[in-house]
Amino acid sequence: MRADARAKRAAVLTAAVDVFTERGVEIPLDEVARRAGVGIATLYRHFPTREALITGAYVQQIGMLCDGVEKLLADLPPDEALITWMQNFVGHVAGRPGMAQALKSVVVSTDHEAAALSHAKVYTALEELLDAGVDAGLFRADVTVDDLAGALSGFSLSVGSPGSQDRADRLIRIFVDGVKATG
Amino acid sequence: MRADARAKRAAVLTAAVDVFTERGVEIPLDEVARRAGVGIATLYRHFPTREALITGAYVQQIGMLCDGVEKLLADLPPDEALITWMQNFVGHVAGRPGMAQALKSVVVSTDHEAAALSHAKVYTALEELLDAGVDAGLFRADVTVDDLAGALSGFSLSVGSPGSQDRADRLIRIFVDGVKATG
DNA sequence: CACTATATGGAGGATTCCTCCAGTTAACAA
DNA sequence: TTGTTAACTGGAGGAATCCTCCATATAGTG
Repeated sequence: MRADARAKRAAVLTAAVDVFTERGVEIPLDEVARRAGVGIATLYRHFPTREALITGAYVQQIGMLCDGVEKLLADLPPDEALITWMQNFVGHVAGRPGMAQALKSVVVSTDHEAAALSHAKVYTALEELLDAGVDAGLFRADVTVDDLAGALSGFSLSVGSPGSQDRADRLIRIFVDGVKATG
Repeated sequence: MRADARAKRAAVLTAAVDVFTERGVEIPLDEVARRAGVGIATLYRHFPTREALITGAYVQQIGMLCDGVEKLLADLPPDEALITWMQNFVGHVAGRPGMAQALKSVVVSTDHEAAALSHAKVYTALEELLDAGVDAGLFRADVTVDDLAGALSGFSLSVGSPGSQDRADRLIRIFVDGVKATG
């Protein structure tokens, strides 16, 4: 990709995050293009659909949330680390319209490069957390990374109304209790 | 409401379910109106927004899924009844575009009459299941109906891709194990 | 510097949304 | 049955949004 194209692409993503945060993901895409100082055609070339733009906008943030797993595992026992990490993740999703949707599409598909990269990051993070728990004998051995990813995605999708943040935190705790149950 | 209005309303809902099932919830609403044999204005009068229509379309099905809890509880121990009921629910949501979204809006709000009714049905069903488990000493006592509703909503929202049905079934089983854990 | 593949912007046709209002009809009383 | 009225209906059409096309501009290369 040409350097100018890369810059415009980044500008579009930045603008998209801002606009989505302020006014939701249903906003006309012209607004995003204007905010990015870019023609509407440029936006559509980089992101053919609204969904592609939403996914693109949050891929970076999802990646950042995946860092720091090592630190958590160093400071906390595996079960608490998993709980804390998932709660932190869901906390970041709440109030960011579209981010849960982006997470879901990243979890279920590896269609394009960016999605595949994020998918790998999320799965790697969850795998570290899961392995730590299994190695410590805290988690049952039949739980898969897919299970954790599905739970994370589901809980993220269900936040978005007042009070649902607390509820999501509770759900995560109950779920991880299930992961621990000697079943 | 006048009798003719009630009939048209029902026709719109039937058409909406059909069209949503065939072609997703993003379909132009003109299509729904045409299929229902109704003017577009009539559709908009009964359902001012697309979301209202989606919710309305699935309220009935959600209600039906809530029946039969008694029978489950008669045939199965409370934990298996809860698992079976939730799995059955999520199974019905899969492949019905928009139904998960309808469930979520019904769970989080009681804005209008239809939503309030469905909300009550879902909560009543879950309450029976929860109480049965708590009474039997199988479930921890600090789990709330809200928790179960949130989990059901979250798991429903995360289905919708091949293989996610099985995963949802697994998630429900793990979650209910968490509900049982003696915390 | 010249050349070319690549990227750009915005006009505008196509689609979809959603409101308005003139005409129709169900419900009810006499 | 008939008259009255409040409620309901359909669809035209203005407004908003989508998304493609293509003439122009520019980065990258030798």
